[in-house]
Amino acid sequence: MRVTKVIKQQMLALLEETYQDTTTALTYTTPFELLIAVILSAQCTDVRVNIITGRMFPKYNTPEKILELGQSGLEEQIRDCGLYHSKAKNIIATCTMLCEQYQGQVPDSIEELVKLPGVGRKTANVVVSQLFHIPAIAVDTHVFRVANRLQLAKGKTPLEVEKGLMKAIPRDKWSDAHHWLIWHGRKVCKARKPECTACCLGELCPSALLPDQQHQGIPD
DNA sequence: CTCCCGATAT
DNA sequence: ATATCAGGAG
Repeated sequence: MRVTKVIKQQMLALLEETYQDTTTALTYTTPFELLIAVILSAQCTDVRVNIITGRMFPKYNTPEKILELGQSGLEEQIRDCGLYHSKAKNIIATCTMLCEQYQGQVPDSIEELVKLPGVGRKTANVVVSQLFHIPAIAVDTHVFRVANRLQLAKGKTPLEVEKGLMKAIPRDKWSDAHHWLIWHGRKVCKARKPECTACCLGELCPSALLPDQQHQGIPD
């Protein structure tokens, strides 16, 4: 069945009502801490990132202090979150750039942020949205999956989905909607076993599984 | 497209 | 055993 604009608006209204109090799950106290936490979050749960940053940030929470750790020292700190060699290399290169070109400050535009090693469009969108209150929709694995399943936006790449969502959602709710979709993806519309019977969208979802289908295939 | 990668859920 | 987790670089 075809998902009309009205259906999309109804689904968004229900998501807003259900997830109105959600925000980032990453713990941070400064712009730099958020930037590092988001870089670490690639292919890793936010829970594990918080464990790592919780023991690292009290001692190492500025570009200068991270650089003092060195490659192997940083790897030791972040090893548990996976992809640790690349992440450590990128974070060190990013800290060097922040010190040499940005006076140790986190840049406030997507164009500048994506110049930093380890920072792609998704991370840049999270940072500008969360730190500088610029409307943006960061498309991570959850947003990508949920947007396609609900057919709020269809696309084969994160950028295609981002553009589709920006058309379907009013600009002043872009940043909030990003969080609605993330939390829905984490708690209900999960990758392996979506809990369609517990979903606030009910029949509105074009991919909804019937109760007797819940145990089998994923509708992607 | 492949590669990077440990921890967790299923 | 295998899929998945706030992706990005080559």
